[in-house]
Amino acid sequence: MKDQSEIKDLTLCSQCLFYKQSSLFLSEKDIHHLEKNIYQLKFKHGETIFKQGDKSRHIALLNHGIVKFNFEENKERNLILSIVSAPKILGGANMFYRQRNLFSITAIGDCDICMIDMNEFGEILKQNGKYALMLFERAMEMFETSILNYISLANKNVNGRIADILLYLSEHVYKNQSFHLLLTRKEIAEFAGCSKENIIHTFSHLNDDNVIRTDGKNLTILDKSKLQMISRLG
Amino acid sequence: MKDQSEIKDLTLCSQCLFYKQSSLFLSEKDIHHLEKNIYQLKFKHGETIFKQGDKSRHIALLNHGIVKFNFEENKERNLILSIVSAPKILGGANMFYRQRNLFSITAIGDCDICMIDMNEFGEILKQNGKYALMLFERAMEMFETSILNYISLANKNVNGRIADILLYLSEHVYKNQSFHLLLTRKEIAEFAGCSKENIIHTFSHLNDDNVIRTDGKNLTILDKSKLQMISRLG
DNA sequence: TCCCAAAAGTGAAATATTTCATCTTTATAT
DNA sequence: ATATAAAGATGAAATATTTCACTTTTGGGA
Repeated sequence: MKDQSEIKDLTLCSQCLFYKQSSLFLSEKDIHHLEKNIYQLKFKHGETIFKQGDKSRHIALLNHGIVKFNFEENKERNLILSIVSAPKILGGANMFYRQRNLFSITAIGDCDICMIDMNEFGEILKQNGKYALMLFERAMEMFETSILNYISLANKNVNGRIADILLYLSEHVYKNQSFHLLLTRKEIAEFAGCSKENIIHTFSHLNDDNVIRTDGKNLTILDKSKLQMISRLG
Repeated sequence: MKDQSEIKDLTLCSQCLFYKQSSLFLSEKDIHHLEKNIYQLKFKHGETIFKQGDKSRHIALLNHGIVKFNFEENKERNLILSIVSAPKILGGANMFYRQRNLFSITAIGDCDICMIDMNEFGEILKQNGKYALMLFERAMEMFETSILNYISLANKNVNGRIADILLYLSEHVYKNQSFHLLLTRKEIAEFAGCSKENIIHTFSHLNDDNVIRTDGKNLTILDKSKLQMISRLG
């Protein structure tokens, strides 16, 4: 049964982190210009925010919620490149190349997102190199995450990779030892680069060894240091 | 015995691709400023251009040669993130984050490189958003390569990955069906994310099946379409 | 509420990959 | 030229991972 939560007023621009940071760099005129080209949207679990292959005309600001970056190779083969939580800048640097989305971005649970028209935004960037560099650095953080992700994938065995993912989700996405994981086992497998049975088996063993406790979609890390050891050995 | 090749005059700035593109965006004064802060270097096979963990003060322009991006996890575990050929912008966007090199960049064969002082360069970028965006897009190309690389690694078996690497080297690095591969089998394994024996076995089989022909470090792709099929099936 | 489909879970067989032992070839230094 | 170490090569055993067949649980819609 779906929780019929009331639709609250969307966040005001003046309370938005992105807006606050932007106002440090931009003139009042530019800020005003930006405001006129922003609109707010809500996405539900599983809804596509950006679609792989589409021509992207917007940059999205993830104000609240969690999203996955997923690459659809074909109907059978899917792949999760990254999972990130608000606040983040989506689209733009970390996503498109020549205006074609390299991958999709999909909501995991409810998401509040502000959309900015790229053409307008691009003009502002061209006029303001310092501001562009700040955003650039933000995009690079995402790049670093990808590289570390890649490294985990490239030279660890499945146990090590699963440990890495659990630590990553706990520390960087849910920011809690205990979290309600809306991803299916299949999706976790698409993130870890292994079969879904492998995720299930590994979760079982970690449960038996009291390293984690799973209860349906709820997951609690009981022994973080043991998980870190598995990551190192993997 | 090492070939004692004579040191030729380094390329003039006015003939450099980067310089030509830059001059489309920058004022004469900025170009002049840039020129004063550039110096040219030559690297030999195996020499480190940027060292992982170092504080980077320069952006490097790879004018001639091939380099690898390598991540050193520990003495035993190394990993090649990417291999690229000139002309490319190294350092900066695709490499550092908060001035710390995320990975090393090492010469594969002889390389000609121009170094630009970052502090001076950063000032120019801040003054010129349009120029910054152009470089930004260039960096994103590198990002796309990483993602495609990641996808290959994440959901293909070793045969498919090795096929991908051979196609990539042929099409994007050496730009030839036949090339003299200075990488050891161990290094290819570090790029493919598998054991060196696996590379050797797979090369043997591909040789037997007349898909490639290896002769020491020389490698020729005999049947590109078969290699593409292996990539798809992998 | 019940029904159905999707997801979760389990264990065994099949397959892929790594590790190991050993040998040959190649490159480098003396 | 010779010695030595590093790289390349090979096949078999050990290990990791996937696939498969099947059962149980969960969640949403009629």
